[in-house]
Amino acid sequence: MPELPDVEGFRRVLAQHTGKRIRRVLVKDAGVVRGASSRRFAATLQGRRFREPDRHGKWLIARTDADPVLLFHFGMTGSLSWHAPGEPARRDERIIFSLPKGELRYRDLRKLQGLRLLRQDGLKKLLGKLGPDALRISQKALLEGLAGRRQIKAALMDQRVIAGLGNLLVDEILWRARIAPARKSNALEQREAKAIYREMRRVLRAAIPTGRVPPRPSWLTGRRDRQEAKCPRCASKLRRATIAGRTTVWCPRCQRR
DNA sequence: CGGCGTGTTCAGAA
DNA sequence: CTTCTGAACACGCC
Repeated sequence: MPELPDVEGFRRVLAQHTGKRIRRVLVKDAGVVRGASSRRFAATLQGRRFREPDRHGKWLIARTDADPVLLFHFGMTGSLSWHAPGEPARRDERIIFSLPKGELRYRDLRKLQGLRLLRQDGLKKLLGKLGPDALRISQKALLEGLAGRRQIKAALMDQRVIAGLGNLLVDEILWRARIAPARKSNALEQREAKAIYREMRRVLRAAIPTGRVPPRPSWLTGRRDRQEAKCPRCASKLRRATIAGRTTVWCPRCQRR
């Protein structure tokens, strides 16, 4: 699932527990801890207090009262949720942070990413590779990021250009802005590029309270899984193809060329 | 058994 | 240097 709206939801889950002390860290699957042994990972975090968490793109930055910083990346199947003590465990729960009165559980089926501890210089290096966060980027910065003659879909998916957009969000934004995903980003008219910026903000604002890209029938996302899917706007048959290496859905009538 | 997928990274090629 | 492709990671679903 996780794109910006999902990760922002996980950030809010964690923010509920700002100031609480981590009593115990249970690493149930060492495969999701990157760059440290389970033992060192747990020992480093136990006893620390969570501070207000931050987010950049799809990274959740869980600061505590000491270094190093705990980073979460949710890959395609990760999540973070709060559970009362003693709630039955699930098999894909990989890491459990015990806090007073309950626990935070990091769940991840496919384990494509995971958790890591970074010192300040490591965090700087990581963030330095990412473009501005999609919620905070200026229109000017986005337009500059669209230089180069790549497909617009590839440019918006590139975390070095803008951080936080994934496959579903990009398809949704391009559909609303009426731009075909294979258009060259540097061949867009000014008003088209501005439409992308505007629709991106609208989609994000609507998606964040839901904590996901909502599969509403009035959204492209609500149709993309169905075969013979129809455009919610014009009822044309939606097209499906691999663009920029990912499954892409668009309306050939609304999104010309 | 084969193909697919809301993500990232890397090698290799053009 | 830029851009693109395919593979790899891991695992359930169809």
